[in-house]
Amino acid sequence: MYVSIKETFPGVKPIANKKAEIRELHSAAIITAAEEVFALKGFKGATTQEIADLAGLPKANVHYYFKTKKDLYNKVLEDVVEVWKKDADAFNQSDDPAIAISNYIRSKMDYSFSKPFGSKVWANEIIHGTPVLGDEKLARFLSIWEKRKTIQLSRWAKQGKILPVDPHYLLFMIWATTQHYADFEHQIRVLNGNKSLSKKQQKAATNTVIEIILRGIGLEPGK
Amino acid sequence: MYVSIKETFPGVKPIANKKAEIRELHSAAIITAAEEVFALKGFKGATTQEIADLAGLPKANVHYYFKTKKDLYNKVLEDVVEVWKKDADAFNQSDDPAIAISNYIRSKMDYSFSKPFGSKVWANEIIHGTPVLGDEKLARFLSIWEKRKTIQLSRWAKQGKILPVDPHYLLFMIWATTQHYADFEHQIRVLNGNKSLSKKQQKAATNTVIEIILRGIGLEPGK
DNA sequence: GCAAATGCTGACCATTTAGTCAATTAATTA
DNA sequence: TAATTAATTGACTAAATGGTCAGCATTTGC
Repeated sequence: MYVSIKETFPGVKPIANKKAEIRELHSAAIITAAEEVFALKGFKGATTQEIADLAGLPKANVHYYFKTKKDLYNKVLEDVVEVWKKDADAFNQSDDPAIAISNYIRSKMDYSFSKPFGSKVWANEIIHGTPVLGDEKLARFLSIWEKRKTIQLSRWAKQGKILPVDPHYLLFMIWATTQHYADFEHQIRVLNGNKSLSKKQQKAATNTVIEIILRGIGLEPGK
Repeated sequence: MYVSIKETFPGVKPIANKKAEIRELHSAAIITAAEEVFALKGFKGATTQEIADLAGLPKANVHYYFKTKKDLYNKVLEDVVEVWKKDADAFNQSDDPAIAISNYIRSKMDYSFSKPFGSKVWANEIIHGTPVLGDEKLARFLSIWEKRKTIQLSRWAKQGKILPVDPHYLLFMIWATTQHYADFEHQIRVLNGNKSLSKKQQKAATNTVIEIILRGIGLEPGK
């Protein structure tokens, strides 16, 4: 028996009708499955059949919602970018560099630990030279994303709030390190005796990253 | 007209005979081509045809030297690992942490800038959960590689030569940051106005990484 | 209720591609 | 030089897989 979302969560995000609801549900299931399969297999290595299986739908249904594999892949990439745009805001939330940078690192680390798939899909796409996303889209997204942060870092440097390091290379360092915990999850797990990092270890890793970065640019990491 | 290596470089690495020489030459060409194609397309996305074309040989010849695509891929991975083992030595060359760590970072950065393909193949393999390399090989390689460094870092920490940071997370940070310049080359290029980092920029990036890391663990980076 | 619209799906097809192989050429050795 | 061994390669095959489609099922609007 099918139970409507409207019934289950009355008043919460009411959806017009059953068809729209199913559409929402199934396309979301496909996207979620696709994110995982693309992350683990890459674009070429992923099969629509495997995505369909993981989503619990027949393959033809995947093609009903997304004309081509490429369309689906693009949708997954767009969603990843969307999340990262929000992270970026965290950076400009405080005028105290120690607080802003700590928060940014923490939020990126949390995301790497809890949802590593998106980062993996992104890494794949970049390593291969953005064959699907394309350079224009990449440039458009990255420049906005980066500019605000580098400007802020430059300002802090000019004000003497942080040491005068080149903001680009500092940013790369933060991105690289935080996303490493998502992209290289497997390597880290193997090095950790085939066990995923515990909550405690995740906290320790996050704090270590924050400490080294802050100290590295002349800030005293708060205990 | 075929010119023997013996003729071209008399006395340099003399090879027994023409057949052995050709074997050396062609299999090297295939491996070099494969490294590039696997880096840019991933295992599944790479075709033996493309590798053959890049190596300037017919496809059937590739299969003559390497039975399967997987064999070839494994060979490429082994070569990457071999190079990294040498890097690891640089780390244990000095007892002064500032020197050892600087040298290690510098050597990894140089490698990322000059030969990014190997790192990309490795990143791909790890992101996908080492489907080809396998967990046992990965564990065997990584544990040796890591243990020596973490032991050294722990010793320095105990001796008060560096601040007491967890050596694992410090190492991850160094790996992540240095390899980022290889793996995310494309992203960096796009952010740099579609131009690869100049020698000057490469130097600046390397120095920034060294400065932040050293300062981050309580060392004064030498100017 | 009933026609239209939307969603669903098994069966199918065209393409791509790893790997094979038999025939050919070139180098080596005795 | 003749026999042996190694290298080469065009043509082929089998399997995998993205995408199609016709027919069926369900929901919706009137």
